[in-house]
Amino acid sequence: MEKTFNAAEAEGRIYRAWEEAGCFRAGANARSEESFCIMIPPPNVTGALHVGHAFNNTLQDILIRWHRMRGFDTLWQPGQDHAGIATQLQVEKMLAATGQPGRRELGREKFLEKVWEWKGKYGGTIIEQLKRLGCSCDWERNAFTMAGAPGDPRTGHENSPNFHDAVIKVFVDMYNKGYIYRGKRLVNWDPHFETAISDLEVENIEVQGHMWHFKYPLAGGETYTYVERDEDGNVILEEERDYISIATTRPETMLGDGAVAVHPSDERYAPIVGKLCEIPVGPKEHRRQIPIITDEYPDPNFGSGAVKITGAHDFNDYAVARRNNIPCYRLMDTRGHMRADGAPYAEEARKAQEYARGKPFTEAEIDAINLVPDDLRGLDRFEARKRVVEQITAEGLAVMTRADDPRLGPNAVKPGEEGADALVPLVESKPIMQPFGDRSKVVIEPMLTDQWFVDAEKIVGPALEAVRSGRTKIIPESGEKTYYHWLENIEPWCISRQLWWGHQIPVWYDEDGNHYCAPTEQEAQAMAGEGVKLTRDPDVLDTWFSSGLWPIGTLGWPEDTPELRRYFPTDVLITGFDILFFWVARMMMMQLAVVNEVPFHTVYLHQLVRDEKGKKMSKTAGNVIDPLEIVDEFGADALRFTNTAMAAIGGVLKLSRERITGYRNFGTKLWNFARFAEMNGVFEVEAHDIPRPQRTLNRWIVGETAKVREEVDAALESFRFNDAAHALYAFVWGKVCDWYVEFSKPLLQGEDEAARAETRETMKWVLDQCLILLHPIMPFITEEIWGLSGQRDKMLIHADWPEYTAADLVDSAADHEMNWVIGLIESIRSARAQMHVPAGLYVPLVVTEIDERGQAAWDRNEALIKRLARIESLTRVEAMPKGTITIAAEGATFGLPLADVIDIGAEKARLEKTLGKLAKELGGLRGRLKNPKFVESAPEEVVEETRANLAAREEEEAKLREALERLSELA
RNA sequence: GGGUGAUUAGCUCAGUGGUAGAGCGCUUCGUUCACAUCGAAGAUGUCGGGAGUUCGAAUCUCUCAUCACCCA
Repeated sequence: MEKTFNAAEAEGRIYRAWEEAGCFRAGANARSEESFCIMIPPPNVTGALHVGHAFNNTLQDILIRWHRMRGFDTLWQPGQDHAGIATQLQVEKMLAATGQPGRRELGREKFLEKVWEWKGKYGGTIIEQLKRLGCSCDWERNAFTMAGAPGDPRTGHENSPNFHDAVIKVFVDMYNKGYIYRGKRLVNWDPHFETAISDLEVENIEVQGHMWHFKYPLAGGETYTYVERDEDGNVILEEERDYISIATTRPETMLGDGAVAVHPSDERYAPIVGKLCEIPVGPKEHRRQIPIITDEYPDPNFGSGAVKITGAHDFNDYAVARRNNIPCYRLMDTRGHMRADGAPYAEEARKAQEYARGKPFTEAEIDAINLVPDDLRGLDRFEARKRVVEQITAEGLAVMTRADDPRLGPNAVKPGEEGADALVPLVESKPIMQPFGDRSKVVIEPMLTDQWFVDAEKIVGPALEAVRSGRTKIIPESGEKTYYHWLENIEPWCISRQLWWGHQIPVWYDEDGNHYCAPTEQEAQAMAGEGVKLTRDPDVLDTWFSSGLWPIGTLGWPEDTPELRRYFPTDVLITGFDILFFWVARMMMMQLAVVNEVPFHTVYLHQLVRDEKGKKMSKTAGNVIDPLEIVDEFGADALRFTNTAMAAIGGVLKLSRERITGYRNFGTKLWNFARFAEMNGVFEVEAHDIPRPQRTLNRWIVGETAKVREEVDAALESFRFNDAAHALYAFVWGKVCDWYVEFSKPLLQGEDEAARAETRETMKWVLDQCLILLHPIMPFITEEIWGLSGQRDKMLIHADWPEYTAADLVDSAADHEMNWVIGLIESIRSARAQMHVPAGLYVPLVVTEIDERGQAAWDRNEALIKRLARIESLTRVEAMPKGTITIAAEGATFGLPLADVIDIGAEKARLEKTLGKLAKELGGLRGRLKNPKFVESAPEEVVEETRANLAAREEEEAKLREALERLSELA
């Protein structure tokens, strides 16, 4: 074997060998009927592997490899998501960069051809990256959420079930069941992509913003007495006003105001409720008047207590408008520009005025009205905002304040400075929450549009019930709370998108606006009647609608495939906390609605992978760790082991290069254990079943192996991946390499032929067990060593996972003896180091008393102890010679006669320190045992354990005291 | 404002009522025939503060503080 494992050279070669042998295929290595299936959370077809994917897929691969080795009929189903917005964006960018005609120029059909072409070329990127990580997905089944859609050339997902048909069928079924409807509602509108997006795709970010305060004059020059009181009811301000003061962060939306609302209990405005006020923008001669109404929504303690109601451009306002039958005037077009359609402003304002005075209206009539003044039409919303502010201020309708008002923020003049008492418009500078599109990064505009919705309330019941009853379990448990909270307050799900790349909605309209929902145009035509002219709804479905069907869709539903019968419901879903709502909850709802079955029995949620300081990785922060660079530098196994060790349930995930280095070193350690085995003829031993050796050392390590096998299984059973990793790390490094290998040297290199043979056989088995148990976490290095270390029937990936137990294999006598030996060696080493005995020097050891068991242990392990503790000889003495360092062991008192080298002071200090520690422990133990209530109420084994512990500590203390006394005599 | 969670060694974090742990880092020593990507030895803790329940609390309860995330 080479000196170290060459990951860069070996990984590709090993992966190809697995693939060529069909090791990942569904059912490969199955020895039982029991199935185990994981659906990969489909990465975006535009995606590149990031640390989150690396983490997430490592855990999936561990579970998959573990089950496959255990003989389950295993399927890890891979695939990609068509990612509507992101893909459309990528392709548009590509068209622009290569000087090709843009999307609109090409038209829908040609553009979609380009998208398919792009998908064929780049869509497989992430698959290749997952392979570098070692993911053992059944790639021949690679699925795609747009498979089977018109124009699909079937590149990269040749065997994918027809997802398109499944999606269309579900839409039609849900429509027919009344779960899907079309309606005009306020949705989040992305002005960049010109499409509706879901509220989950909106990021609310706090930005530095402004709050303007304006006066809305009362109609007809009316006035009222405005009275402000403090908490005790004392009047602090009383003045005659002819206006009501309104604050807003979006002045351009004032053009669409339908009312001003105040809280019903707000006495300040009671005199003017029901009157009209004037919106202070637009041409003076056509100024619109709107009613002052009461509603529970305004907070009397916030701002002026009065809120303008712009139903078409704000979610809270929309609710108020609906409650009070206030018209919702749409002000913007799809690009977020002020509307330029409709009649001249004068005419539109007149119409609106009639509605404000009580004329009945319909939604369509209101939507047709364009209340943007002629001079603002066509402007970008932010430019319009600037103009509106200027116009109002110029007219003197801005609320004024002193120039040193701190609310002005950075624009305020310092108190006492020149101009501090001047009056300026009150424009508060304050942080405000602003919605941004998570893909486009532009400010999202609430917009009143026609969209398709899933009436989620109607299908949420079974999804809630499934988790409440435990049919599906969410790990960590806190995820269940979050799940309930969201589902219990679920909103209608807007599923239409104004995009081209996606599943086009299977609905056709006739010329009268009636619609027909059917899987095909022919069927829609049949519904509409012959000769009726139909046009298809141009919108496509939200990508999450199709990925909501991922579990059944990838298995071939609606066809009754063998895979569907065998692997559905699937077993575990491993995904990020952040898509609990986006995806997990929706899969639950949809699978239950469509096939009346939960999609999986366990959901494992994990946190975002962050940098070593706990910061989110982002390009702008420059702290992004590229998993592929890590794989290049340290090997995939090191990254995988790090991810596994980080994976505490619910834990924060902080990735650092230091940790990765540490686990790369662990791989090297394992490698060198194998090299040692090779050099000692272990590779030549034929692999055996569980060995039943005679020598204590070998019996001991067999038992230790059984213990760690149980630990690993228990940890993986309960998704404590970190515990599995730590147990194996401690076993391989701390037990096998630190002790077993060292102890084996005298046996392997000694004269006793039987001992040598037995040790070789045991070591072979131990090495194999290490490889098997580590394989799910570190597949490459283990497979490589497996191949190098002997003739094998099967590759390690298909080796049988062991089932032996500690109860069968642990020999408690061997266990006790080896712990005694290890303890003795550690004590001697510690004493030597503290006495500054040269490391290489062999020294004599004496013993005053030693019981039978101790003597037997010594006799059996003399060679090991002498070698590892650097002992020259053991002599029985009556009393410790002067200047001897005492080593207390169970059943024996040893001494290192170091008169020449001994530093009495140092030795005294050493003993006193140890005694100090002992005294503390003894105090605690005695205190507890002296307490009658402890003896009464604590479980018997705890009391027993405490007693035994006390006895052992007391024995040790006595020996050390004796030693200390002898030392004092000497001094 | 609502919700969820966190606070344990210098750092990063495990630890669901019974002797406070790991990795990294640090100090000292060491090129003995698997491994310097290594070995040996060592130091380091009012388990965020306070109160309570209990024979016994890092762990359960309450409270305060600080921080993080999600949703408004």
